[in-house]
Amino acid sequence: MMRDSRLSSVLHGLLHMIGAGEPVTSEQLAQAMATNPVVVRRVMAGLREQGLVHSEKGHGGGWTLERDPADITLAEIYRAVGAPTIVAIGHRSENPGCLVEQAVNDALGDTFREVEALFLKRLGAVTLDALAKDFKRRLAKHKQNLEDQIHAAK
Amino acid sequence: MMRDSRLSSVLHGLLHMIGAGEPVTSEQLAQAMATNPVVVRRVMAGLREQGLVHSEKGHGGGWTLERDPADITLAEIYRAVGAPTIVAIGHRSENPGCLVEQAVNDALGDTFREVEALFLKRLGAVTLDALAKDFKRRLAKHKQNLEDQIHAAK
DNA sequence: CATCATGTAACATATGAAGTTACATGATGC
DNA sequence: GCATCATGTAACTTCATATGTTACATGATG
Repeated sequence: MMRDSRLSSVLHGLLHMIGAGEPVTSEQLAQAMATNPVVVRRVMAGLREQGLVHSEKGHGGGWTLERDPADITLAEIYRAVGAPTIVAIGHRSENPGCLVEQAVNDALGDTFREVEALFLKRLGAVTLDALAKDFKRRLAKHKQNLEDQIHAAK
Repeated sequence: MMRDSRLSSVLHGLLHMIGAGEPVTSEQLAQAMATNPVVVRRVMAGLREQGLVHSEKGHGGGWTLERDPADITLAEIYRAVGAPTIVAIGHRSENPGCLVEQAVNDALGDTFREVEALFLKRLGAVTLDALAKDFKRRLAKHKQNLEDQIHAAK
């Protein structure tokens, strides 16, 4: 099954925006996200509607973060990109009259709901800021590794 | 997103088989599952490979359950139908060199794995027999309701 | 007013589940 | 033996949907 990567994609873009400090164009984001500017605008439009980001036209325009990253959870971002289907497995039909179907749907349906709840709970526990800090840690470690290699080569 | 309904579908078929007591043809199962005989064979083939069901050709042939329903969990059936993707949300790319991507994938990846583990755990806790008994309870209750209606109408 | 950037519609592509057709294989009953 | 029934499977079509692309309108900047 083709998996929806809008959340992953937009997070990538947001981290870039946090690091930038000035408006980032769709063109730049598209390059960072390895996609097309139109796709960027499409997915970012959802975030703008929720007041998470702001867009500006013309020279010096582009996308900026509208709220404090420490107050934005991944769950909120997930909803902003359209709250795509979480569980890729489903019923053959909803609202079935068949008793067999009801038994099956009940057994699976409870599991689906539980799984979705866990997913949202986990996303709700991570802020954009936490993600950005994690990235910075990786960056610092990466630089350290490079330096270590240089020293070792001396 | 179009959700994979093979698990739901095959459970429906298996409950029918349990009730039957004799080989059930793909044609009959297709009718019960509101689909096509070829689709039934396709999905049942996975169960046969795992030794869960048996198929017989010719007159009086069809599908029979090969193992005790009390020993078959929904998790096993899920794997037998090909272990389709559980989480409909994914990464833009696997094995990225980009550090931003790594941070994002790590944060989401942990959640995905947790969610999938919960899904399998829940399915592993339900046996086919439990599902069949649940159905029988519904059936009994349904019959009772019908009788009550008849008595009330007298 | 030329340029830059977003906004959006319309269309194209890709993937994968599900449905369908066609024919081969094998078992049963007469 | 052979007609019939049922599975086995390949090949194709259909459908939904995320993603990619093209084209053009709108609005801001210098």
